[in-house]
Amino acid sequence: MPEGHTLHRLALLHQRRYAGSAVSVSSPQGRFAGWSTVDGRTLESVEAVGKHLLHRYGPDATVHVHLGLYGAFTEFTLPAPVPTGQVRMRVIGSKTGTDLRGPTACELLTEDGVERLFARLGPDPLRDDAEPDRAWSRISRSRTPIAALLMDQSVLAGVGNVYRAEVLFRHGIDPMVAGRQLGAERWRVIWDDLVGLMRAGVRAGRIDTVAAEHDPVATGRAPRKDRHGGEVYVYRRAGQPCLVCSTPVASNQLAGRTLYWCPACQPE
DNA sequence: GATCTATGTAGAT
DNA sequence: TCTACCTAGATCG
Repeated sequence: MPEGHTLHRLALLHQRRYAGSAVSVSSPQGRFAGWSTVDGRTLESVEAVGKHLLHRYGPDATVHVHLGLYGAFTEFTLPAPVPTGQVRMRVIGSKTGTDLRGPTACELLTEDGVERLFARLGPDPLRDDAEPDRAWSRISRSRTPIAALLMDQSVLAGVGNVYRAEVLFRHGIDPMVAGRQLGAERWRVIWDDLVGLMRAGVRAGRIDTVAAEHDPVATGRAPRKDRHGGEVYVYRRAGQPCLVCSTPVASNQLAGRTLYWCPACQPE
């Protein structure tokens, strides 16, 4: 379930569980050749940037993981079970271990590679060192719809299809409005809201975006459990009534991804 | 059991 | 703009 909040949550977990002492690293499936370079070494620190996770072992060796659409870590307590399925990387600490399956990327980077990764990413709302003006300088000059810009990791790092749809809904913004037409004021509102929503996502381990006043349970409507695990206004709710105005939620393909919005609450 | 879909990205066209 | 990649849960029969 990987948008940026998932990776930052994993970074906190892995930092707590594995950083500061030697770990055993392996690749039961065999597709992560870099395991032998870090096996038995001390994991110095773990951090996330956008949807990327970095296990830092030293200047010569950082394990870079990108979960893609399907990748996932699972935890186990020692003694370690026999690996089942396609385990790309297994990390074992003093009390627990974790298996990585199905990632888009699991590779060893040197410091140069890490710098190149940071260089191609826009500001991450979940990082204290983020500079939202870097994103605004791109957005304010672009004819591309804001819905596409929010998903562009070189503009903004960590936002995915759920946060994109939800943040635009929460501020009544037409997804197709061009970046240059957005205005600095609305950009600031989007950024600040993403910071709050994504921090809450890190804490909760799921994406919740619905205000209490619109919550279908709290307002007496039938309980609902969204498929991604949290409560949302429009994501994956095409054809269902908008939680605010009851207009059917619309959907469309934009740059290969499904976009969701309420035509009444987010007018042109 | 088969099929569909997905919170993502890189690379080809 | 399209396809490939990779896994798992939901849905269909």
